[in-house]
Amino acid sequence: MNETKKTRKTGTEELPLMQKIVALCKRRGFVFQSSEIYGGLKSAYDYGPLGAELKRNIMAEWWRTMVHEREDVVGIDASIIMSPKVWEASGHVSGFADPLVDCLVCRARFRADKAPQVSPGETVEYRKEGKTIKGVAERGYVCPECGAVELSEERQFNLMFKTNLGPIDSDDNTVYLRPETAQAMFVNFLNVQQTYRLKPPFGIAQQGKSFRNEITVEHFIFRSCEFEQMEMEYFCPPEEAPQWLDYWKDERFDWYIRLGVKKENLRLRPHDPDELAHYADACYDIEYRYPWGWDELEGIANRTDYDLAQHQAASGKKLTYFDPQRVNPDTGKPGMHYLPYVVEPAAGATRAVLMFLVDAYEEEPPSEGRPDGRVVLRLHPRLAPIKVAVLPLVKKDEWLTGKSRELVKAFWRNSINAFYDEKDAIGRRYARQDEAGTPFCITVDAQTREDGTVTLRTRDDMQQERIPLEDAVDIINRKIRDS
RNA sequence: GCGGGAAUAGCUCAAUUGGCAGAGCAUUAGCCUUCCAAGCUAAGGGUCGCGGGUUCGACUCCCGUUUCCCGCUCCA
Repeated sequence: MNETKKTRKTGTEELPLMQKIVALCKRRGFVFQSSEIYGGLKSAYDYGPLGAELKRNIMAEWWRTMVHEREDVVGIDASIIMSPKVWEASGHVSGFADPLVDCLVCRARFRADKAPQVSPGETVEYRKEGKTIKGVAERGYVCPECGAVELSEERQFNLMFKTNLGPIDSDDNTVYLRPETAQAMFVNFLNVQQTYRLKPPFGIAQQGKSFRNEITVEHFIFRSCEFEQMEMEYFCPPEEAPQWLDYWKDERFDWYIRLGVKKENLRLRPHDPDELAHYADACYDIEYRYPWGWDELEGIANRTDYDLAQHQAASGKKLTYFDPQRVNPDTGKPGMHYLPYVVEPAAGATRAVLMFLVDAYEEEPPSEGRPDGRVVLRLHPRLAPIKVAVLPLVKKDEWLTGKSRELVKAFWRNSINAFYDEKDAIGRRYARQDEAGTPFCITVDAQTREDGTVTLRTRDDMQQERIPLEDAVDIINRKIRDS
């Protein structure tokens, strides 16, 4: 050991985990602040080269397991802008526009419709600056925290993004950006069922962007106004809904485990009855232990027939499924129309990006040969932005660089995202890939010329083995597939 | 929306009382025939978040604003 060797001083050791991850995202090109050169835009983020790959891989993996590997689920890709009638029927137009009020005494913010009601004009007592004073409640309600009557104006918070369809701004062409992808699947329920000849239980899946004017945005990409969802609506006979809720909560939980998320950082939490959404009669949250604590990752809800019933009533179009084999209890004969119940696993894709990054992030202490330790993203190989880096041991040897570039192209031809790097010492190149989450590195060296083997180096244990160059694509392919 | 903190090179951070803007790492180009961030040489990179004000002079003081973080609040 050479004790004069300098230890890198990055200062990152003292930073909280979230700050380190945000810094890594910026430094390595996972996530940037939107419109950064103009000072940024609140709650908007751009995915850089590595982040775009990671997000695509997460979403592709979801699609593969939720749609391609099942007979009972099909996918759609609907328009983000839908008829405003959809959002009136779903309850989003009214439910998203709550009048909010700020208390001028204690600074609390509350919903006017949920505040303690009093008679308008009634004189009430409340505490202000340590003294009890009296005031006239002109509004018909008082502050739920301190009882004060000194209140701000009622302000409408339209949680849906509003825009105009057509070049002229006017009230009669107002449309909304969808606040969830789910409604497109309810509205298309019969289209999909009939054209694909599906019989309940079956599911319709969709991925895509949704938009909500969140009152508070927080925790980097965790809660932002523009976000991406991975939702599936599973239509089933009403009496089967509880069992499918049970099935999907386990299925979704296991999906994360299979992709390498640490079990101790995940939990399933059933909703209390009083926190259920208006459309749901049971719900589980899959929660993750983020750096700021347990918080939501995915919700699996029994939405009952609420949405189909709402759209059926509002549109006047029958949305029932006709089951010719089911015996109608009223007539005693086969053949029955019914509105299916819906079980919905609704995952946040952008939220999942953050979760996988947090879960994969690890700092290893300094060791012999690695005086600075290392930062490694232990991303599942299927999710890793770059699957394999190909490194000629020596840059100046054209035979090595030529062989390496050939191998990179062989990976590309097999749909494996490979990366070529000839810069700097080999250890530094390994370290760069560790930080990007690349699970495998292949190094071509002088021995390759003699016996046709290369070094396969694994990210997680840093072990090396010699493998035949000609088998490299097959071996990496198998490692990704079987992991 | 409220309260608190922050913003200086790509990253992490310095800059005395208001007096010519710096370091480490990173980047680029070389040297080194190199399996875990080695070493050496050189170079590029900044309207100090943005806009005003005070001042002979502002990264520094004041006001506004944007963004981020923490805590409330909110979360159909």
